[in-house]
Amino acid sequence: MDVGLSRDDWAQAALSALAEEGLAAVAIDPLARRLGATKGSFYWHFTNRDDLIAAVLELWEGRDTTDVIAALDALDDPRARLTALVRLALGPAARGTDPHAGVLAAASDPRVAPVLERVTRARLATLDRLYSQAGLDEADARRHARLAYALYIGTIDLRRAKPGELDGEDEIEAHIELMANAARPRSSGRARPRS
Amino acid sequence: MDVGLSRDDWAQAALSALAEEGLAAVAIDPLARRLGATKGSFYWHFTNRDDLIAAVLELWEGRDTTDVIAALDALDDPRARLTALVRLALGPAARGTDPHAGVLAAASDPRVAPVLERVTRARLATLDRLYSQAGLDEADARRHARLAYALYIGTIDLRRAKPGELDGEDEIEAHIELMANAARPRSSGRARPRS
DNA sequence: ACCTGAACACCGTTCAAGT
DNA sequence: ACCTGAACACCGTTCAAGT
Repeated sequence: MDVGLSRDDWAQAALSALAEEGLAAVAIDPLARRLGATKGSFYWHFTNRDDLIAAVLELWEGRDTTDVIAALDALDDPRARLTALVRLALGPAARGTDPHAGVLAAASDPRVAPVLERVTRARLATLDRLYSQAGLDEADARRHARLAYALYIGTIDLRRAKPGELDGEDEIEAHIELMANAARPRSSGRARPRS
Repeated sequence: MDVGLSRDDWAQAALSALAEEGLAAVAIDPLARRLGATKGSFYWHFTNRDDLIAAVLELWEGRDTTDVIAALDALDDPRARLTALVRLALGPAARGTDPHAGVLAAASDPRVAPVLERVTRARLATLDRLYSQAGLDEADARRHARLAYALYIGTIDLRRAKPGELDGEDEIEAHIELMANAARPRSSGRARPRS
């Protein structure tokens, strides 16, 4: 029956392209061929390429948020949530099936930057909350959240920069351990009972 | 006198473009306009755009290596070298004047990947050495080098993802402190005197 | 309402022709 | 040896015309 394409069909195809080959692959002509339509058809559903890119990022933002929240709600203990989060993050994200690498790759793109900033803000807020629930005061929670997030992003990037480098369970465990161990207050002026 | 352009003139201009606007800006037509030449002239010095990209990356690789080695040679104490390295890394690198962000942004590009891998390998080897000199055994040095490097890359990326997030001295100090503190063996089966 | 097909601008690439 | 200028392919965008 060959029903016409919807706006969402284009956006979904573009999300795949983004995950597989980056922002540059979110291109009208190749997508049109892939979907068996003409470029003119595209311009019925979208104003221009920027419009498509915005739709793709919106799709990613929503899905990313949903997935993370779902994964976290499955666990009670805040320490367990932290390690679960790291495991989730260091899993398929580096494998090219997740659009995150593609989004990060285009971080400096003015169309991407605000979305990435929102997502980053939301993730940092989640980490703030987790570290607070693990018993850190606000300032410590903030510091550790940012450390943990930088480590998370850096691990993904290090893998991309040098594939095979961090595939050993041992090294990933060291990262997870650090983030879990970080869920203790750092030494400061305040007196504190020793274990 | 208007002497003709050299291959290196093109490569230098391309490196600026890479630092300012990413790999996509390493484009023949815009560079030709910027240099006041025709595209045909470009093709006398280079086989094609890939050839230019290779030249740019070679330039970056050499300069990056040189700079880091120079910065390290200025210091004796391994612990001091580590913190100096972090300070160097968290300085101008995130400011758009350094091509590193542009290179990382194109990490998945097949022309970029091998160069980035070589640079990453060299940097990791340097960190391995520094942590070894700071007293860690080989396995611990490897683990900490990778942790530190992931944290370094992630910090750059976090800043790009959310500008202004890590500009507080306090938070940067926390990162540096972690990497310096990491220069102690992690707890393991071995017995160890307590402080 | 939804799509086609032709047209044009932009940039990568080639090449014959100039100095 | 080094460069120009015209030509062509590719992709983003527009638009008149079709159903």
